[in-house]
Amino acid sequence: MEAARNEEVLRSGDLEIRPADGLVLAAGRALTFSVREFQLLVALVRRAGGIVSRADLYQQVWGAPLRPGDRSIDVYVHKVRVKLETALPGQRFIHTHVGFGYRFSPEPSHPLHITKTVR
Amino acid sequence: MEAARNEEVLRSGDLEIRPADGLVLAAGRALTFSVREFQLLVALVRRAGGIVSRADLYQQVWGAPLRPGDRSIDVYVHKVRVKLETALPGQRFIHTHVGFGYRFSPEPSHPLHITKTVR
DNA sequence: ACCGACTGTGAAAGAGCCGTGAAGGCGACG
DNA sequence: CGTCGCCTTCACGGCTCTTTCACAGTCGGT
Repeated sequence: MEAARNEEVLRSGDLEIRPADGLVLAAGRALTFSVREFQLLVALVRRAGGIVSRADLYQQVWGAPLRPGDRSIDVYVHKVRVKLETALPGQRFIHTHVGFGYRFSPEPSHPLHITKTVR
Repeated sequence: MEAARNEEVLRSGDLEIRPADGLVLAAGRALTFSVREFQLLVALVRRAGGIVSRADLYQQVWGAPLRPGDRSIDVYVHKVRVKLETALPGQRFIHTHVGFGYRFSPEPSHPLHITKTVR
């Protein structure tokens, strides 16, 4: 019988994440994430709906305390956002809470606020 | 009628693999694989859709822990890729996930290339 | 509206990982 | 003995990842 390996699966909206396999599926299709990108996403999704502070994120993903002035988190949040929103347009996943941190939650992009309609 | 011995058959897209017979059929035609090549392919296909780490692959195919600096896996992945993509052009089978490992999944060579959206 | 702090984002440099052709060793076979 | 296929290792080059900068855009309080 097969070893019952770690089968933890995180789901949120059209996203499926398998932390043990380093795999992210968007509506069934596999996405390509680097190690850091993946760890960052996992750290956020594990606390989906809640705000994760930068210090927390850095500690979890980089394994060291966040140094003042370090912008790595911003850069990686951006990369992950681009990949997710490219794969699943019309949705937003990572929300900024200025001064507090980031929050993961799949939501439609701008529900009632459609910018100019062209005709 | 044939004895129902080990009849395990793996199918994925146009590929059919019979681990017990060492046989690979691509769209019905038999391909020639060496032992290592075949075992590598089987290890990947058995976890089709999931990422298999280099350490895992090496352990399964070579039967020993992966030594740092060993590039055998890269070389064999390349050989298997060439054989599969020669037999079934226009498809890609083994995908690299840098830092994680390899993933088997038949996919068209060049999916939709999203051209930049101008606004 | 203004200012200081915080965040978004493109780019660049260095390090590391991977793709790939080629060479050498080894055993099988004629 | 010569050839052939298989396996491993090497070497070079290219591509990816990570970090850091620089500048632009946002936010919050006054």
